[in-house]
Amino acid sequence: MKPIAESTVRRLSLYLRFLEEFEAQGQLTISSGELAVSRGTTSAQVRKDLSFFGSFGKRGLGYDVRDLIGSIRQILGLHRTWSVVIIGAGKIGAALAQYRGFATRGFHVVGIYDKDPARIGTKLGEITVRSDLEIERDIERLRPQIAVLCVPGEVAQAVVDRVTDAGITAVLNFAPAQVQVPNGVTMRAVNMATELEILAFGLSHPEELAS
Amino acid sequence: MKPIAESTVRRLSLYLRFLEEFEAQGQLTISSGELAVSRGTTSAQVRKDLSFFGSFGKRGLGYDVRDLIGSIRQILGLHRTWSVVIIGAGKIGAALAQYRGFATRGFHVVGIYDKDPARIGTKLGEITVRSDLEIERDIERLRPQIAVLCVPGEVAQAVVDRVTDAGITAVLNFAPAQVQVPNGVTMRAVNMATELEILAFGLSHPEELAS
DNA sequence: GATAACTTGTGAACGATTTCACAAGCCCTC
DNA sequence: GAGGGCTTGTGAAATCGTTCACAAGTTATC
Ligand SMILES: NC(=O)c1ccc[n+]([C@@H]2O[C@H](COP(=O)([O-])OP(=O)(O)OC[C@H]3O[C@@H](n4cnc5c(N)ncnc54)[C@H](O)[C@@H]3O)[C@@H](O)[C@H]2O)c1
Ligand SMILES: NC(=O)c1ccc[n+]([C@@H]2O[C@H](COP(=O)([O-])OP(=O)(O)OC[C@H]3O[C@@H](n4cnc5c(N)ncnc54)[C@H](O)[C@@H]3O)[C@@H](O)[C@H]2O)c1
Repeated sequence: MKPIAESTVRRLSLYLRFLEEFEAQGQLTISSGELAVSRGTTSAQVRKDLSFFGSFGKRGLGYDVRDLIGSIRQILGLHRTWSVVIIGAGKIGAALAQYRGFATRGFHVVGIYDKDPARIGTKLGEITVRSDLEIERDIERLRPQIAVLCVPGEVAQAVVDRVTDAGITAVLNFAPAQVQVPNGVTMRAVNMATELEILAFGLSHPEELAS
Repeated sequence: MKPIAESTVRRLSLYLRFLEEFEAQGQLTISSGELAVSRGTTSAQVRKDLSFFGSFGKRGLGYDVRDLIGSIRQILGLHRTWSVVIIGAGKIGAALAQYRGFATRGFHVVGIYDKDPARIGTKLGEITVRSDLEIERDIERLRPQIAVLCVPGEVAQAVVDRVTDAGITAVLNFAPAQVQVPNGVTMRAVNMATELEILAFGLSHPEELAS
């Protein structure tokens, strides 16, 4: 299979969200055009995105909503559950640990860790904060695939080294720090300050930011 | 000026972060190559990004760290402060309201609003949660430029309509909902479930996600 | 002031992604 | 079962973003 652009995967995730809304409204079938206008893209883009993975529609009719939901889930790897550990039970870590939007998509938070004794033992929704000393043991025991990093930037690299050594193969990093991961580990960074800065750029340069 | 790609703006924000670290370490001058390796890009990319806005370096020598920080701040619109309101004082809104990474970059949270009476009057760090009924009056009085949306997806569109009607011109949306904004308003969405799903795709299809 | 060692700024080449455009397929009606 | 009206799937074209490659400028050294 040829390499898939990240932009394609991101759109598939959005299509899935929309399809679920259409399904909830009882719509049985949908055309690439309907799927496109709801999101800000074109029908050709929708069809091209799907075409990388196969042929899911019926010419003249469109896509069966329920089938396409199943197909996109399969493509994205959401037909199974994924286990997630959160490192850092501060403000953002606590918010994420209690975020229901993860569980409903098959991402189960199996552990949250902090090194501050005041936080260890605290309950966040269903789950209890554990000591960071237990990170390695728990990762080896529970075999989570994904680590979400919510620690201060200064310790981000050290923490990533620990979790990847213990067997984590994907990292979502909220710390505003550039961290290196070993080969075979995927990493994504969410930098909220950067998002605000892109807005500020747009406000400062009307009409100049390619949308 | 020709339209600037979002990828360029995003990298400028990262260059700025790195330059600040280099400045803190007392480094006076830096080459495009040094700036590139720290981040995962190339020296040509760094120079090209900067070249859209002018010429900031000295051939043979590189860039003056302090000057370049000033230039990038100017480009991004960070030479001034921006006022931000947060709508929704739930878990994520509360975390963002207390996030110091915004203030240090010139984004001042001037108000946070909720419609839940139990939350109104609560203190989050320096700032007190106010009633959502005061959103319009405050926006007209304080003239913030940016609204950060931390409300449930079902009400996101209604809230965006309210804040843009009141004069907000940029929106950062954390709700997993596709919302429409009027012409002249910029919007960005941060969708954490999508980020996890991109990781899941990568885990499910090793070697197939173009990096 | 000539030479060497660097580094920038930038057209041009390249590669990737999006858009276009249309043949092929499906459903419905007559 | 033929025709009309839709819609998909996909090569080809167009657009957009990144990388290459090099002339030109700077500093240091002799
Ligand atoms: N608060 C936000 O809204 C927000 C937004 C974007 C990014 N971030 C980033 O997310 C990170 C966390 O932010 P926060 O606001 O939650 O900060 P916080 O101080 O509330 O939480 C950080 C937590 O990490 C813990 N910690 C420190 N070192 C650790 C270690 N080695 N192992 C385990 N836990 C450790 C601390 O004890 C603390 O509880 C920071 O890098 C911040 O820049 C925060
Ligand atoms: N918690 C997370 O980590 C997280 C992560 C990503 C995205 N999100 C999204 O962010 C949004 C908020 O999530 P949360 O976890 O903070 O939920 P939450 O329920 O803790 O907070 C939502 C808050 O919005 C308030 N609200 C509802 N309607 C309002 C209105 N019309 N005006 C003002 N306030 C109103 C509610 O009273 C509540 O306090 C949701 O859309 C969620 O999907 C949350």
